Amino acid sequence: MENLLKHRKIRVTPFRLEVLSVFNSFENAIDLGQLEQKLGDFDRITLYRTLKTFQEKGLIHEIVMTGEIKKYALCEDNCGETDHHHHHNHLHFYCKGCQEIFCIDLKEYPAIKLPKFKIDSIELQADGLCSKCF
Amino acid sequence: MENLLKHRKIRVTPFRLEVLSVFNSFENAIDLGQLEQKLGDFDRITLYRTLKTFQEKGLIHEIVMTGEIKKYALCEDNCGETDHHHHHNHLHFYCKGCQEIFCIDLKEYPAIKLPKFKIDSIELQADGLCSKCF
DNA sequence: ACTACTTCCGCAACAATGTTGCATAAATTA
DNA sequence: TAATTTATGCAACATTGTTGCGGAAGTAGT
Repeated sequence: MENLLKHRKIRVTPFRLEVLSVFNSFENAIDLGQLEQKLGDFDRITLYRTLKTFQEKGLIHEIVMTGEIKKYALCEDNCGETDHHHHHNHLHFYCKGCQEIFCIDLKEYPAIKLPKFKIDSIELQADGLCSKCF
Repeated sequence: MENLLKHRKIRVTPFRLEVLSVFNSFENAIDLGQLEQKLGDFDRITLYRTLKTFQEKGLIHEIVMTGEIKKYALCEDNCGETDHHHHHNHLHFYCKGCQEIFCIDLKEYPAIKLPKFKIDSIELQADGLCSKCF
């Protein structure tokens, strides 16, 4: 756990370890509410700053879906954080049944070409139902 | 202009016509700031409600990109508003140069299959540079 | 064009979410 | 362990969005 922070050049503090452990205790992306619920006693501002730091250092990424849905998920090791630019070739799937967001790795990422645009990165989002909610 | 509202079963009022005309005066998606700037004198709450109504009736759609970027754009006619579920097969492209968001129609929408998920809709977002900003 | 009905507007007050400044405390480096 | 850097926690503030409600305006029927 500590190494995970050190590896990303994030200073190790008790609170950060606690936040990280909450992330580890969930399988999928979590929102602020879930995070706050799991943290016993905490300072709201510190939490915001912690999340910001984690994002900047490439430990987590923010997932924003249309409809005011916003969650956070741990990044994979290969998710380079250089120049604040996360490359995950995975898709974010929102299940309308259980409201979970799944980060799904894709073998083949669709190749899109746009004549008049220089594409840096592509994000793919989908919604529907997960296997538990069929 | 009036017909555009009536067609979507939105009651015609001076303010709504004004908001609609602002949308028409821009080529691409616009944010709240741009909208407010163009509207001379207006009530903040009414504007929020107007945007909500326009969305619910399928006149505009909201575009949320990671990084707190949120804009609104007019829907195409074929963008069905049934069950609050917009189907546009277009991609949202964010230009890091001019900060514009372009709605780009795609001839071929990538076909994605996920073994354990039932997909209702897919959204595609990209960023990079537009032709003006190369 | 009058009436009845529905929806919208604008104000106030509130609620949620996120930020800044600053003094203190803790983590890292040497 | 001392020096340096960064994190924390508090207060205050800023932004963004919502709710309730009386009065105003749009719409439909006659």
